[in-house]
Amino acid sequence: MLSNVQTSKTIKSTKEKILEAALELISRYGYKGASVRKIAKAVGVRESAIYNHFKNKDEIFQEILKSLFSSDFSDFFEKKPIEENAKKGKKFLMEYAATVKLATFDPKHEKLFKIVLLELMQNKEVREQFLNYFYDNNIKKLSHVLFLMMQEGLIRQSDPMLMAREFFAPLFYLRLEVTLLRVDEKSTVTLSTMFEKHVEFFWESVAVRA
Amino acid sequence: MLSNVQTSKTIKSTKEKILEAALELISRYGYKGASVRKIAKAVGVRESAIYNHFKNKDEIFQEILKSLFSSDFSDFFEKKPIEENAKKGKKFLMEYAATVKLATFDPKHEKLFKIVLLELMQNKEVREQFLNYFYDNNIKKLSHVLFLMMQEGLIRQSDPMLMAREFFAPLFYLRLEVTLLRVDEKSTVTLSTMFEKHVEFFWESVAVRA
DNA sequence: GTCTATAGAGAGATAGAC
DNA sequence: GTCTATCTCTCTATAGAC
Repeated sequence: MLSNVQTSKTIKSTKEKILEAALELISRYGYKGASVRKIAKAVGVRESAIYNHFKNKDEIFQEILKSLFSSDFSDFFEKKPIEENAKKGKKFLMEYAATVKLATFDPKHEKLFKIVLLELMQNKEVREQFLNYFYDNNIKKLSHVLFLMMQEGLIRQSDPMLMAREFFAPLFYLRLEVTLLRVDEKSTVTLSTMFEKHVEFFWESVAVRA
Repeated sequence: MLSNVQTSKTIKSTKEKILEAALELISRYGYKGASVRKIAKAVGVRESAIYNHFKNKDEIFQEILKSLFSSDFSDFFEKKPIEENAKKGKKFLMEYAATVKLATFDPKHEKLFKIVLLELMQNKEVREQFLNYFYDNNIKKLSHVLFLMMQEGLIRQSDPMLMAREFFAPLFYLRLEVTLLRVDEKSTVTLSTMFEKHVEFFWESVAVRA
C-alpha cells in the first residue's frame, strides 16, 4: 500500500522508498523510461538491492497499479446514501466537481493520473481499469444520482447514462488540460475556475425551472 | 508529407516505406518502443540503410509529428464561410460531430491520435501542439460559430468559449474511449451512436424554443 | 539486506566495402 | 543506397562475497 507513505516521522523501509521513487519516476518518464537503475539511484541503493524487495521491475509497477484507481472516488459515493445526494441537486454536482478538482491538483493523485495517461495505450491492464473505473465509479454512479434527480423533478427527463457522460466528460478534459499545463509549469488559473463554471452550465442545461 | 502515401500503384521509395512503418510501429509501441531495428525489419532493409534517409531516429519522428494535427479539421471550417455554418444551427453541430466520428474510425487518423496519446506526457512538442490544436481548431472556432448562433437567437446566451468546451469535451472523451476499445478489438457499437446522441443532448441543452 | 561483478539482450549510430 | 561489421551505451537480472 502506498497510502501511509505520507505519515510523517515514519522511518521508511527500503521497499517503501522504492515504491515512492518508482511512482515519481514512472509518472515522469513512463514504465519504460523509469529504469531500475534510476529508481535505485533515487533510493540510494544499488540496482541489485531492488531485487531483494521485488521479483522484477514489473512487480514494482503492479504494486503501483493497485493504487491507480483506488483513491479518487472510492468513498465519495459511500459517505452518504445516494438518495440524499440526489435531493441536493446542483449542490451535489458542485461537490463532485470539487472532488475532481482536488484530485487534479493533489500531487499524489496527479502522479497517478499521469501514469494512467502514460500507460493507457501500452498496458492492457491500465486500459481496462481506466474504462471500468470511469464507467463504474463515475458514469454509472452519476447516472444513478441523475436518474433520481429526474424522478424528483429537479432536472429534465433524458437518458441518465448519456447525461452522466455529458457531465463527466468536460471534467475529464479539464483535468487532462490542467495536468498537461502543469507538466510544463504553465499557468492554470484560467482553467481552475472552469470546474465550477462547468457545473453552472450543466445545471443551466438540465435544471427544470419551477 | 505522408499525405500521398495512399496513392495507389505508387512505387514507394524506401523513405516512404520507412515513414509508413514508423507510423505503424510508433502508434503501437510509442517512440521508445518503436526501435530503429523494428522499423528496418518492417521495411525490409538493414538498420544502417535507415540512416541514408534520416539523420537519426528523431528526424523520423519529427516528420511524422508534422502530420499529427494537420488533417482532421484543417479544411472543415474553411470550406464554408463561418456565418453560413452558424445559420445551420444543429445541422452544423451534427456535421462537426460526424467529422470527429469519421476521424475516430479512420485508420490513418486513428494511428495519429494514438501517437498523440502515447507521447502527450513525454514530448513537449506534442503537448503544445495538442493544446494549441484543440484550442485553435476546435474550441476557438467552435466558440465563434456558437457566438453567431447566439446572435441569431438560435441558442441561449452564455460564454461561447465555455459552451464550445462543453460541446467539444464529450466528443473528445468519446473518441478516446473508442480508440482504447479498438486497441483490444472490443466492440464499439454502443459508443458509435453516441456521437449523434451527444449533439441531440447538447442542442436540447442550448436551443432556444420558438 | 546490501554490496561488487558480470552476464546477456537490445538500443542508436557509424565506418567502409560493394 | 544497401550491405556487413562493429562500437558504445543502457537496460534487466543474477551470482556470490560480506
